[in-house]
Amino acid sequence: MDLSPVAEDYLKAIYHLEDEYGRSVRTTEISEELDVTSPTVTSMLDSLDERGLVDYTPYQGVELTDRGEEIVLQLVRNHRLLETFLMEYLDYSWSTVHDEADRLEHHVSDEFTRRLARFLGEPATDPHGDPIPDADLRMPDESPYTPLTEYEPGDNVTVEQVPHRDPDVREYLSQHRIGPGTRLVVDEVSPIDLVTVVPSSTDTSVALPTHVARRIGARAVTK
Amino acid sequence: MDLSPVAEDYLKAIYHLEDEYGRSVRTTEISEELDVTSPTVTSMLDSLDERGLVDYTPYQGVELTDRGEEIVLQLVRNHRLLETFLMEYLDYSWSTVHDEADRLEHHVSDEFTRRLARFLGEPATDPHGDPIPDADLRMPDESPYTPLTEYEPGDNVTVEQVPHRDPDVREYLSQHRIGPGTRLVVDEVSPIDLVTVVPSSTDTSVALPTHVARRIGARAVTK
DNA sequence: AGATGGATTTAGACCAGGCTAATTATTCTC
DNA sequence: GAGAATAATTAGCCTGGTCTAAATCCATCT
Repeated sequence: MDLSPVAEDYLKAIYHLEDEYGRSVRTTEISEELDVTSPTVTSMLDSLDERGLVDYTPYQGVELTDRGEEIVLQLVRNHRLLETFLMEYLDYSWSTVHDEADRLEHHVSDEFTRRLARFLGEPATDPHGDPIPDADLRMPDESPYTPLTEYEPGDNVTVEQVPHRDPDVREYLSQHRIGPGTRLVVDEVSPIDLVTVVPSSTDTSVALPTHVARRIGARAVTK
Repeated sequence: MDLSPVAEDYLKAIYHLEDEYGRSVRTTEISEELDVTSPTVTSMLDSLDERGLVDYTPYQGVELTDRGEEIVLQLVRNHRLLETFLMEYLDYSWSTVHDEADRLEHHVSDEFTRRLARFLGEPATDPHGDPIPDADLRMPDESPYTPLTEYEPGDNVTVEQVPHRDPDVREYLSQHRIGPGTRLVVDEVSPIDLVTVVPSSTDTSVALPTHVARRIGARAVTK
């Protein structure tokens, strides 16, 4: 299967949207995710369906087939290993590493990834705390971290996993010094979709909407 | 300047052909180098000329402008640093490293290359013995190695630089165990465009056409 | 110097991936 | 259950990079 980077990006988008909403994905969602118009999406879905990479029912939605998911998992593996390399050896910061990996993931060979994984010591998670699929593209079990939304006010935790695909979220967290390794105290978990936390490095309260806090994985600090 | 990998490949081809023949480059030469038809080359030359990257005179030939050359030098820098990384850290062999680097060179950012160069210790040559342009894209001085064609029968030398862009040449040399670091004795330098050598590892005589031998750089072994 | 052959360009077509405008499905609301 | 609103698709066009077939340039050779 010889797939263009563009087609691969559509598969990735479908994968992430399926994951986010737990259901089949609609045309508009993809068009927003990739910043293209919906007719463009429709025609790409036709073509991906023909190639057996998605199941697409016009007007109803689209899902990845097993073959489509396999391609995405290889990309995820490429991406997370590249991020690990970029941060550990080239001193990229966690908030800048994504774009570089997002380009390169489409262009490295399987051979490269195999060798890079060995060089890095076959890591199971990347520096954002996200799991790395193994060479057979099996995704490791669910992450052992607890979402920030599950903690109580006063809890003292270490951030282990941060959402970083959305540039706005990434920028916000980075600006407020919240990243992998950050120690913080949960201040308030409000019913109006808000969590406030105090990073121990700054002592300034930071507000987080629930959809962000839910994706921040943390470990309780054992005093 | 936002250039497609395809356009970059045309610039590279022109660069290498100018270098090889020391004159402006003809359409057919490019079409053979890149394995596309000549009308395709003509239309790309029009487009590169419009963008100020080449000087193209229909029916006469084409040369790189300074801006075109700058782009190529950045690609050469990317390529040679990538090759260095792939061989030194990921254990690629000198004969397999080219293709991976040839794809990636188009997709790494300048930031990546800067950081990779630092990680590698700002090397001045790659593992094939080819010079790496510095951060300001200045190519280091001519290589200190002497072409195999300049030696006399009986001379004992170490190979330091091997041509590796042409897959057939690469395959031939690799098959006959001639690569960077190979010790060999020059057997015969024939006037009919042939040099024969005996690698010390095999004791079998290997014939090399002059156009290949001329591109193999070697250093005399001081006994 | 003119004819001929090889190199080159022009003409016209195709595909991938994008767009806008118009049409058609679906869903929501009363 | 019928219209209105929204979502999705179809129609038609564009650009970059490719092709084949046809026309044209140019160098050479008698």
